[in-house]
Amino acid sequence: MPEKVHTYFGDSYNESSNQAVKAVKAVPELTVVEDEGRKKRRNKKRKRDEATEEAQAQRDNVLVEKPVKAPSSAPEKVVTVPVGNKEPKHEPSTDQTSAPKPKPKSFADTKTNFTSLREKANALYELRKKLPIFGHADEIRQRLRDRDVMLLVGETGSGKSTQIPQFLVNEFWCRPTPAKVLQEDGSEKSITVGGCIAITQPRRVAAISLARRVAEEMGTPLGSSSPASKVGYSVRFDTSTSPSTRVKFLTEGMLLQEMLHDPWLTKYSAVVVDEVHERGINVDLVAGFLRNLVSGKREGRGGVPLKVVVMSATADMESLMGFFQEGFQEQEQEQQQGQKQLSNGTENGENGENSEQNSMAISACHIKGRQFPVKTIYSPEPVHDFVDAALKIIFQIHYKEPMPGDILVFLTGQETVENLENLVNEYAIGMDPSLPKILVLPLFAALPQAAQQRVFAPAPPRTRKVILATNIAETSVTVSGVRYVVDCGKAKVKQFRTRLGLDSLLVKPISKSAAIQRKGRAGREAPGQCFRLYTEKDYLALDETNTPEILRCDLTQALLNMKARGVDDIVRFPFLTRPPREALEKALLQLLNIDALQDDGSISDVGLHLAKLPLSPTLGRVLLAASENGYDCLLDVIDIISCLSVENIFLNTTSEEKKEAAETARRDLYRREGDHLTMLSTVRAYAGENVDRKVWAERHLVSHRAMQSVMDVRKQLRSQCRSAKMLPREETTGHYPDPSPDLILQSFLSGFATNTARLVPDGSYRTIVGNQTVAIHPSSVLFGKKVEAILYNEFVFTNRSYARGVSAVQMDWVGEALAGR
DNA sequence: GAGCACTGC
Repeated sequence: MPEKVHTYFGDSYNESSNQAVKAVKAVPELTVVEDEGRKKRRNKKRKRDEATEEAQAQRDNVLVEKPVKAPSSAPEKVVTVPVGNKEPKHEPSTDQTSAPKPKPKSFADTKTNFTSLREKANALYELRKKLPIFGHADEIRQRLRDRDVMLLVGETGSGKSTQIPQFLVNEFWCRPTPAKVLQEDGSEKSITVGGCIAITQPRRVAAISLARRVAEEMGTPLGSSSPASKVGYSVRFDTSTSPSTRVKFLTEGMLLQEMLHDPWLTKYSAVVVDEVHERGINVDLVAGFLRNLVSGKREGRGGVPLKVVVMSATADMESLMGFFQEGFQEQEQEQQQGQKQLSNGTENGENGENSEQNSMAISACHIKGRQFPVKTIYSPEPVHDFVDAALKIIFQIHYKEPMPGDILVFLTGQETVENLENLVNEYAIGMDPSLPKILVLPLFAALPQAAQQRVFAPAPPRTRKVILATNIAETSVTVSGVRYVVDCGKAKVKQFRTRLGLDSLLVKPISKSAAIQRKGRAGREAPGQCFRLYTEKDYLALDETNTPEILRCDLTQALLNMKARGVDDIVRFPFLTRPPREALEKALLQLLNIDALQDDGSISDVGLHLAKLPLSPTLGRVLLAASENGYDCLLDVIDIISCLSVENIFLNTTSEEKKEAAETARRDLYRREGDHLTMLSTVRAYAGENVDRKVWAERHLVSHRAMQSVMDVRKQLRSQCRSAKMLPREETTGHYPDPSPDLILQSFLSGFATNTARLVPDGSYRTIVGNQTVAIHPSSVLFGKKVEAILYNEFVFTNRSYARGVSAVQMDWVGEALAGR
């Protein structure tokens, strides 16, 4: 039996060690009683002059001109300002070092100046030494010399993401190693295995900013800027590595994609999987593949071991420990069966010297983070309206607590954010003028980029920032200056319902781990307070961790990836969390329907092709179908698919006037065939705009940011189609013939034959498979229209069932598409 | 009459 070794560094983490202070005292100066008028105003759909991207941008320009604190750099990750070249924000530690540092310069300026890189790295070394993890470097190295798998709990601020790769990169096992592998024809081939460390991240911005930081610390140029660069990154649309890359940050999806081409990860000596606690579906796949890799015979690596480090911010490591142990146990059993008991197994003690046994054991470490203490204050009784409760607490904090100290409020969605924004602004008008001012800043993903940036500008003098955010602020964005967190305890969660084949977006209680994460946002720069708008009893009843995405999403793509990796028996795949059988079966059926699998369940040529496309299997299938309808059809379908695989390209129009303006501005873009052809005409018009695309987008109330992504995807898909000989080698430019709507929509039906509905006599639509009622989403150009049958991209449930991304089709096309399977 | 957050050679 492999021996489990627990090692705890520092104090163990304990959420309840923070003194819980109960009872929220009412603020005498403020009574929040809603009058009738206000209630009406809130209940009505907000009529406030809705800020368009243009208007927001104008506001921003004013604000952005204020001096932004010169950023120093951060030992631990992050800053994920979604745009621009912002450097990482302050961590507590950097405040204490007064060593004057040169302002970070772009590597373009310094790429030949290795002396200055070295000087900078030397300066940064002093900061690295102060990180909680730094003193454990030798221990961590020793553990990985003895064993192949290490689990590491590193709390926020421990420095794990930047330091672990640097601790390991010069280890003997991290050198490129010559090896011989058996080829399919039975001959041996000499290859080089290892030499590089991969560190996976759930988000692109994190991968890039970590790579930049680690390059600075190591005194090496970043990525492809120099052939001598030792640190690089790889994310979609942006890979920056050099022949000398030893440390590579990449997104989880990118590693999966690499594994399709190199199943044994022969480039790597180690894979570090970071942020496992977020439990995106890609992490589950990576973990399963890695377990098979480390506990198998390593034949594809010529026997060279692969070291695996799994890192998480929360202490739930037992399941991971069991997960990897199970793999080793299975391997052991196989070995014992195979070779009839080699020795009379002297059971290994804690410090057993049998190296074979040791490399199979798993080591676990716990590194205390560096956070300031945050006091938790629970609501004394259950809260019914968290918007009102948040309003009270915001003013309570503002009246009682000293400046500085901004307030971050976690809400569920755009609607609650905007409601509370109005309420706070109304109350702030009547505030005692001797008090500091309040600046309310909304923050959610659909907000135009420029408006998001306002959150990062420091507050004007004598002003307290109140940031009203969705859970975008939980992981993706770090706002400095926050000392007070108000947590409503809820979030909108997307859940795929297998039986109905539909996505639901519902407000649900968050997990304890998310609550702790939210609370932590108050203690990044100074001691803070976290006001939970729920009782302690409610808190204790929350789930420990977030529901893993693999239990909440459509598994079609995940299964296709597994099949393409040669996992034939899905039931035997080591799932970190096993999805219900029904969900797996549904996904398999879907893959059969689009010809991605052969009848015996093994992957088909179509499936192999689909797995390599950066698209969902259904959209990929549409692409292949379109390629059979000629180059022109394929080019048009690529434009549409590009729109469908990014966020909404049309800006929301909440007010009546804006809506009318949008109607007028977009009139020349709308197509009566539906949303698909409307997207096509939009891409064509945008791509054909040679003067100023940004201005064009603003004029048409089209999201410029979304269109930039569309163009990235379009370019990627076109280039992939050219490599696959589906398009001619040269980029076709210039004039395109008029599209053929019938051919385009028929191509879509070959992937989406089951996403169709027909008009029934009562005027509503019923799905053709399942006979469920579905309404056309109000954002569709077909909203309110009646046609024989519709094809839709998405079936979602919010307040009711909606079809999104809708086009009109003929019933006999649908019949043909369904019969064709 | 409506928009939680991520991500892909």
